[in-house]
Amino acid sequence: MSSNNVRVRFAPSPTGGLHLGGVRTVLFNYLFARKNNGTFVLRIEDTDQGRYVPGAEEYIFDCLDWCGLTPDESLRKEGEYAPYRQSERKAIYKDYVERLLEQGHAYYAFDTPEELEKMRTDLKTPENPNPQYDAKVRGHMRNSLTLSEEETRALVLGGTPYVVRIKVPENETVTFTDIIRGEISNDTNLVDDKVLLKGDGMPTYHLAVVVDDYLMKITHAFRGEEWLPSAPIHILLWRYFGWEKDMPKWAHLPLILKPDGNGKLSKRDGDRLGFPVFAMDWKDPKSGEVTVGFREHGFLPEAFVNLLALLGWNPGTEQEIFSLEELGEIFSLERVHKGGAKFDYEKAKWFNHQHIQRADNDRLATLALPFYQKENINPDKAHLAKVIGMVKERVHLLSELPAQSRFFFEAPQTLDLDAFKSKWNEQKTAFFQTWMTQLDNTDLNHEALELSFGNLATEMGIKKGELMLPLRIMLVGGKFGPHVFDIVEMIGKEATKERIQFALSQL
RNA sequence: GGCGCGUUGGUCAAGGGGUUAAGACGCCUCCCUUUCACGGAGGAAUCACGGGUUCGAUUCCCGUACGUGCUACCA
Repeated sequence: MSSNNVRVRFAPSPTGGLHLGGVRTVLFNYLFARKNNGTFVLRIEDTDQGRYVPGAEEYIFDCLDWCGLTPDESLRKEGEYAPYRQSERKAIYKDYVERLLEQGHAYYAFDTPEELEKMRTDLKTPENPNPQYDAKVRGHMRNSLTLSEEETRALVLGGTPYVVRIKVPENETVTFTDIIRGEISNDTNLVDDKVLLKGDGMPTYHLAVVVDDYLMKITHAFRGEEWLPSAPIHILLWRYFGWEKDMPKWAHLPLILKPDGNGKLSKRDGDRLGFPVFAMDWKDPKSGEVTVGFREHGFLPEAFVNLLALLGWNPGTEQEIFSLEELGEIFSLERVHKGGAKFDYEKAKWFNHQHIQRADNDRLATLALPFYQKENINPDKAHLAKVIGMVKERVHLLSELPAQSRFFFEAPQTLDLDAFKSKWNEQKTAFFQTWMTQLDNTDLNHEALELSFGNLATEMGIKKGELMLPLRIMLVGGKFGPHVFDIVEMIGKEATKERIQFALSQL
């Protein structure tokens, strides 16, 4: 399917809800793949058994499907690079670690958590509050660099827990080119000997990402900019494995920031400010706590994708509303911003509003039905589609639809009679009673209805304008909704009469 | 603390040595509409600071400030 073998991947950890920043990373991967006729791979990074959350993997697939960002290759649609779950690739990493060990680019470390802790507290000073396991300290720790070969072998064979660390060289500058940021350099003296293989035999991200990107022939690797500081580790690994010519082109994406203040947007911010952060509802299996998602909040997937695309990227034209297909044609990494973007929920809702206006009413009816059911309204699908067509221009979220259209399905519970009560009189009561009788002989279409209404008003010497608002309140309950005679046409003569009758009895 | 990365209106942002510094969201005013909304027309509001380079810097360079990220056997 690919003409130039572009392969990109998204590699989430199945640990919980899918953050909108994660979805944007997926989106940029997906768009880049589409643009370059490449392949989008989903790989599950489940190397941390302690953080594994049941259901999270399933959830990620569901979110991507909802967004329309279904991977070309994944554990559900295997290509030639299976398995796609890192926990199932455990043996593979072990082999590559051996290579590093043999070449002296990695070493065994037997330090216990307590010893590491001691090292950190002992070396901690005001100038260096976070001592690292690096060239300066590794000579004082319990590892295969300080132990003899025999001791090391005995320890390993004897089952002593160990990790494998990369041996970061001294006095080198590691440089690479980031597609978005240009050349980036790091002094190796400032990077620590990261753990590559954990005590449980699982690789850390650092090892797994390099090995898998190589094995899965990834050509372009996109991730959040929080990964920038550890990039030199990855570059070193690519070099030590002798794969540098196959190394993917890197692009570190800007962060999505919280709307107020600064910092990365977190789920907490959404809760605090009243907007979703996850793509879809996420229920924590342990606590049972549900975190609301964009979908359940009333967003259309195409709107969600559209707003995410414009967060950190722009086409350089004035167009802002795009379909996923259009985005796939014009997306380019070169136009991705360097700086983080604050998330603006108001604008997000505007995008959704725009897409709701463009969406097909039948489809909207299907998607909006759950929101009606939640409000105990169970409309017929075809009928609902018509109603939505009449009110959709006044909602930003699908979840707002029921409140905007409830009166189409049932008489309003409460009427805002105060809106016209002070100007009410017997004559107007007489008008409505007369009009109800005339209704039977009037065609059920808004033009005929309005004409009869206007004519009667003239006959009785009342300004039509003084009767319009009362009629609206009687039918709708409040000062909102589509043109009032469209509503009469929609709900029919009987319902109209009943509502007028009821309102009159309240006056 | 160290290191990395960043900085155009309140927000998203275009632009890039000489411009009236686009556009969008939001906000305000008016028009349309005998409701609300949509739509239309306007308006307020921006190049973090200091040095250079230059005839000329928002744009290039260097600092400073500020912000943010990382500094785990988490990703």
